[in-house]
Amino acid sequence: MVKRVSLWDAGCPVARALDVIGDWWSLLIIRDAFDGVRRFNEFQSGLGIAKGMLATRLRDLTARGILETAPASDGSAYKEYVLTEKGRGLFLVIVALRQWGEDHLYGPDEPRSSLIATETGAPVARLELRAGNGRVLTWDDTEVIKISTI
Amino acid sequence: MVKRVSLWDAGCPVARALDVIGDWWSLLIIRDAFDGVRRFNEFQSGLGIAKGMLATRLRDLTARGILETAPASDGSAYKEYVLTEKGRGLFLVIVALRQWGEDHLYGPDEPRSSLIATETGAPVARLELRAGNGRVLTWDDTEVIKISTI
DNA sequence: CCGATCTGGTTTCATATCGAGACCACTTGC
DNA sequence: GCAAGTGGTCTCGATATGAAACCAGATCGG
Repeated sequence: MVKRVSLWDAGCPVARALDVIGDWWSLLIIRDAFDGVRRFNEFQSGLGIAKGMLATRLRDLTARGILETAPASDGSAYKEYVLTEKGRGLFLVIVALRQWGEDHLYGPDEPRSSLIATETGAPVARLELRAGNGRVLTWDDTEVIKISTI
Repeated sequence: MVKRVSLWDAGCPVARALDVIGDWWSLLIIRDAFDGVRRFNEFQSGLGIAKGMLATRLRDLTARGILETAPASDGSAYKEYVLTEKGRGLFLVIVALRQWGEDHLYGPDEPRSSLIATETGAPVARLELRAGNGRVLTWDDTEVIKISTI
């Protein structure tokens, strides 16, 4: 049986995260959820995703604790999908993707959307990785170590 | 013709980024590249990816300017795949995924790897989103606006 | 310097997954 | 009460994936 490979057990948090939200649609659904989308039809028409796919993705994301269903906020009998605390934790992943996309995937004159702080109306700052002492780090200032429990 | 949907033209940097690196393997390949993996065989045995898939992914990532080939650093006639500047820009995406995975996908006693600053040996700080004025922002302190060129 | 092995792929094949659209039950609007 | 909207499920053909066979050129052992 040819099955999609899972790297859940690889012990790397990146692999495990991608095992959960690394498919084609999940992060786009989550992005829309951050933008306030809650209803099945809104997701479907906004993303152009096939209904069957969307149903599967919403079920998986709910089962994995990233979304949860709630009664419709407008009082109708329908339900809504909203981000859990765990799901909201993906915000910085979305922001990191957004900043990379803005930097590398647009021509200088291409229109694009922008993330701003509601309070000030100004664009947010760039994400930065810092050491515990506050120093800004680049990729080659860091390394991955194995933590063993032995 | 049923083709995998592309959201390149949606005007959202997140969608455009996922169009480039949003498939199952790309970010894992890039993660390994950050960890110093450079040769075809290293990627293949490390990830357990099928050779055909790996060849396709390496070609795509190279064509999209995320990897580039270079002569082998050990003087042999083989080539190596190394991250371009654009590819290195994905570091914070990997870090964001790593931190989310560490927070939400491990039991308290499960062994995991950790990202440390080489200089101090201490774990890196959490990523934070800040406004232009330095204030830390959460997801509902922000909004996405359309920038029009009209 | 010659055969064995390693590297870096390509090709082929069976199966899994995806996208499109038909279909359907329940809800809501009129 | 009936038409339209919502939130799905089912089926089908097209595509992508994983495994394995195969292969050319580079390297290694002797």
